[in-house]
Amino acid sequence: MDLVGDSRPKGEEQQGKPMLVILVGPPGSGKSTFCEEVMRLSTRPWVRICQDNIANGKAGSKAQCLKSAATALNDGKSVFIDRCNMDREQRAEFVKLGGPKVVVHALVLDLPARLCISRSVKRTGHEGNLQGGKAAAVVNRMLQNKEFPKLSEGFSRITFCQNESDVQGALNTYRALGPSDTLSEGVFGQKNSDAKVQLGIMKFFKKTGSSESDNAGSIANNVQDAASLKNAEEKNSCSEGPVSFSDNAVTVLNEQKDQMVGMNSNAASLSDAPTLAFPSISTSDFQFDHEKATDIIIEKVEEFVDKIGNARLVLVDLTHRSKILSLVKEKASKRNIDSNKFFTFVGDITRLYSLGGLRCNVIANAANWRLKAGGGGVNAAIFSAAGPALEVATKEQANSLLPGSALVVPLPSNSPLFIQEGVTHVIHVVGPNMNPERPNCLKNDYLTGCKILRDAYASLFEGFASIVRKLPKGSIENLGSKQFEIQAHCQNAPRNSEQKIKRDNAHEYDRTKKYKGSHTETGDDNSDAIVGKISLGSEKFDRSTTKAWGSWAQALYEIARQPQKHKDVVLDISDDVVVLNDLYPKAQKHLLVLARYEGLDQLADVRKEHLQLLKTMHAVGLKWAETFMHEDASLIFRLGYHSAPSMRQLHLHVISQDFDSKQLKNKKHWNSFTTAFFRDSVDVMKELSSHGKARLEDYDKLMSTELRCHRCRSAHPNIPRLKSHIANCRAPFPANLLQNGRLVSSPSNASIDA
DNA sequence: GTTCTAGAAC
DNA sequence: GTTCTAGAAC
Repeated sequence: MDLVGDSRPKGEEQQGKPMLVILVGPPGSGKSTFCEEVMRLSTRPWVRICQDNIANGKAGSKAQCLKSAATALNDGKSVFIDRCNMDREQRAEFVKLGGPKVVVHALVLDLPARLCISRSVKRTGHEGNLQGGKAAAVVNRMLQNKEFPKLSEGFSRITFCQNESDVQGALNTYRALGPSDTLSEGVFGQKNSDAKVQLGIMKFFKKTGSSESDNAGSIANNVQDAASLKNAEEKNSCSEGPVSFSDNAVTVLNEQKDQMVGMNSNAASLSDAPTLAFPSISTSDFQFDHEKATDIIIEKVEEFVDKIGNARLVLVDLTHRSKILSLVKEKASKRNIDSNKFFTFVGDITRLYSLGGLRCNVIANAANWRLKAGGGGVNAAIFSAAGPALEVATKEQANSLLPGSALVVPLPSNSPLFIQEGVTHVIHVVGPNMNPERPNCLKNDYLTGCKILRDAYASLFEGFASIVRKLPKGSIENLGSKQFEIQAHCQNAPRNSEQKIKRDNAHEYDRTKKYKGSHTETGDDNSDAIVGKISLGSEKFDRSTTKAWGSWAQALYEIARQPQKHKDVVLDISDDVVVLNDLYPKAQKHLLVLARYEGLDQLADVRKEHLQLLKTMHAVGLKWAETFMHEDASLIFRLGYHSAPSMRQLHLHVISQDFDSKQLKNKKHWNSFTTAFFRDSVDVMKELSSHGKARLEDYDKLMSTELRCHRCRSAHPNIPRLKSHIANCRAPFPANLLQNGRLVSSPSNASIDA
């Protein structure tokens, strides 16, 4: 870029005007340094306004910045606005300070994220107090939402700096300005760099010993992710978009009853994306309040729409007079939900393709708890359209389903629904019942009802997501494939508000860890029999350690699948692992090295063939520990796995042994890192090569053990007392930890066994 | 995994 | 009265 050539002072007419320079850049991009460097040598009167120190040296408000800026400009001074100003909205009020007497510039410090992060991580005593690992998260989050300034916002000059030499150029330009010099107008230095998503696509579905083509599927999904992101962005600036897809459908149906002929071209290009068509659950026969139900639909759609790649969710109802559809449409547009990924559609859910032209590979059925055909509404229609094949396939999996849960059933290829409509899976969902004439009525208990309905949609969408994840490249065309894993949901919900019903089955599974997915036979009309029991998918798909993971336990799994979507916590991504800061660190330094292998949920799943992966994880963890020890030689690390983790997806903890963290709050936290429950990585690897699997320690026993100092082994009555003890205990570590490299410390650290 | 909070422990 | 834990809910 050629800053110098474009930046000669010019034009008498503008002379003497104060200049307002709005800096744009994340923490660590060098905004403050830039201002200081300019001011150090400039003959122009500059004022730097920094939100981090505007309130007597402390962080202040945007309003304070605006006020100070206005005052300084009035005094004839030029002003730097030294805050991140990453989006148009943030900048707008500052731009308004410009006018006939003030020129407004933007200076964009668009430096590599890595550089900004490493600077902000390293800095100490920064005014904004953004230090350590949190800085990385903040920088990443900001970069994801960055919005470059445009002249149309009201800037007369915008300078982009994308590397150090650009910055130097801009520095020279601004530094050279005398009190009455001006700069030429326009945009300088912008390169093609609006990309927010790096297309370095990582493999996730790397099943060892499997020949499935999941790799390709994963890549395809990711590429389309980026494409649909682009679509979504374009949509914002033009009134025509896939929103009109559903509107089209409505309009056409208005005129032609049941026939839909017109298709929006935007929609057509997306029509190969995996699509789930679902009816509104519980709002018809089960008489659930429509307002509440539509709020829940929107809530759950919002939650899942980002998790399913380019896949689409379509709420279907038979008539354009549907109150549910109009409520949902209204709420979806208010919430700005991507209409490429979620829209409403009027039509018969069993004939969406043949009559509506909408390709849906998966449809949801508002099932009854017995999973039986008949009744009425959607359930009757789907069972009837799918033929006996669906009944058989359903029965193979379960005889009943609890309210709030879903059951994925692959549709046999002889089903008419498969042949004519291209539907490969039906997901049965049972919602809460508010109709006193139907079994298990909640008698207007909407507290319970809403929870069950939320669970129902979450289970439905998670079931769909599990299908999407298994799709080979080309999605719908290849859906005949029988390679799917059945995902079943184990929520159990109170059937009746009067009955006190145990809801702790999931916890029991947590503890046993080795639940085999055999479903429960109920098969009779005694509805009590179903309560508290589990309907799980077909046994043949279950691994030996299948465990019911709650929705809150999926976070790491999602990060492993799509680390690029979690830049706020992720530090490093490779083919095999993702490194991230623990969201709730239990020590000064606490990282997770996450395995990127589908199916490796926890240590119990690890076998000999994963040894190389574990070695990689260990090496990566060690490297980060060493990096931290280089900064602070007093840090001592331990690398290991929890015998029974709470979060799904195998992860190695890299944790410093100070345990100096506000997030360490309870016995479980302490005991999970300081008892035998914590399996040192070095031991795990050894056991793996000698015995083919790692020893796992008992959760209940170890979590209830007394609180003991990890160094001197003294016992303490409660967490606060323990914490004040460990803050000062410098006893040598127990002998066993000093062996075999279980503890990792800097060579210059003598305190480890002193 | 966390958050919230009732009630136990002090 | 305050601190702390532990269980439920998410």
